[in-house]
Amino acid sequence: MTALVGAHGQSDAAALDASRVETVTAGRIVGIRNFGKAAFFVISDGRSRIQVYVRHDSLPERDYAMSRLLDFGDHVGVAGHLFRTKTDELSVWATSLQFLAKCLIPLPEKWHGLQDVEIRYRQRYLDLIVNPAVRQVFEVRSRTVTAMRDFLTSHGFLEVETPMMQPIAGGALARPFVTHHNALDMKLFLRIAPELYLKRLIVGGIERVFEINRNFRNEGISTQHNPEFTMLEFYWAYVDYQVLMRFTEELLSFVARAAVGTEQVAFGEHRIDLQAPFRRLSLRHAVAEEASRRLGVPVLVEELRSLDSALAIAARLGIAAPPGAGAGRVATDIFEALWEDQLVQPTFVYDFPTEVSPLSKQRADDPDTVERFELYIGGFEVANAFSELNDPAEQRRRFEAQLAERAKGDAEAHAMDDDYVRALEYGMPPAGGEGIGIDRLVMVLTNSPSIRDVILFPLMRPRD
RNA sequence: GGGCCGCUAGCUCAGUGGUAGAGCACCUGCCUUUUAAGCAGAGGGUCGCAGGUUCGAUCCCUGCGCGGCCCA
Repeated sequence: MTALVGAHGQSDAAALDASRVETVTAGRIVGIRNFGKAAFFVISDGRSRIQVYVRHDSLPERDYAMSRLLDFGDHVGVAGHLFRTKTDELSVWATSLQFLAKCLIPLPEKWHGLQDVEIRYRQRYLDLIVNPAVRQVFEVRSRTVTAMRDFLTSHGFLEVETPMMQPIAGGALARPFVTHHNALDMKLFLRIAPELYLKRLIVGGIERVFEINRNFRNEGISTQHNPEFTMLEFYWAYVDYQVLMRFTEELLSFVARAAVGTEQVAFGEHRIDLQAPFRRLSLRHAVAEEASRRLGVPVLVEELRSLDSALAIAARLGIAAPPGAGAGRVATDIFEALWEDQLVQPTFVYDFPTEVSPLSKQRADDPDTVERFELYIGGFEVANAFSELNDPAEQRRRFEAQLAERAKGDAEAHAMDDDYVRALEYGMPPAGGEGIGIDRLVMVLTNSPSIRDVILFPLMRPRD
């Protein structure tokens, strides 16, 4: 039907009468306007709609009789020729009708549609039938993923698949879901990230590699968090995080143009511009600047580097630091509290504290800071990237520091992965790596306020 | 986990301490170019669930369930 409407949507009445286009199409009935011995049905394929004109004197008696029994939601096939009505509506003048499927349950009412978000998420099929904008969101989502794949493969990246079920859940700071393999009688974790496997492939000589797939994190649900979500992760040998910033700008411009046809998108009250260059903010400098403004006294970057003064600044700002946090964690928490919602236009926040970045390479001039950035858009984190730590001895020390955090009660601290350290011992070239949250990017591109609007079947608590 | 809000017909929503309402949908009748088609008529309810207060609760109170928003 979409092809039919595409081919003839612009033809005027005279052209249609002259060419006499005979056609066959089918769809779900989304509109009925009934007359005595005639009727108009609007049928839809989910993307396009076309009107069907049914009249007693143009149809076999059986087809006409059947047409009187049709309801909203039924599927019908129709054959006839195209024409335009008095009111210029493109229509099929039906010469035969075929009943295809019955809609037994009444559809939601036609001009308010289905509003109840709970039913929309639980019964997405109904949402898709009734709310055409929903279909649009998922078409943008599909084009977004396709564009990313095209962009990366055209830059020489190889797409791979790495384990979703892992004996050690690594590559991120998050709590995993746990499952069990019966035959091997072993505990397995649903992955929280593919990172450590993809970097093993860098060690193995695949210099440009990426994966687009699901991650699973056992955490709360919110407008920005679903327990399973989709990430692009890519790793690139012989580049650093500075190269990745520029590459990210190019990638997002390309994806936006491919998915929605523009780099300027509406997002709530805002208009977001995805054209390069993006704003760049150094994390500790940004914290010092905003803390100074809010407290009315100068706050120095150096004060964020010692635990006592960092905690004092947090306390004055009314920000609680988790027990056991070091200065780096406190600075990062202050950053999120002060800045996150303000970062609506694309912004790279760079130079994170080493303490909160166990897989990132330190700056040569400052071991307390790593070559890492996060990209914020729309007030939330969309991407996270860094120059990869490739020193096995330092990596082991970082893991041990994480184990100490875990011992202190941080359930999200990273686990030890001896095989990963061994892989680094074989020599990993310097590399940059990045993760981009597909769901959140699609939220930006589709002006969706909740991650559930861009996931077809978001997790819901079962009802009875 | 905490706070606030919501849950009434298939859908979208009104409403009141005293027999439950509208529009659309569904059903019946009329209508052969309509666009939320029109006109006339009929049916449709465990007012989320369970307790409590009351002569009487959909309404007030408590608990629970599911959802939403904000916070952690």
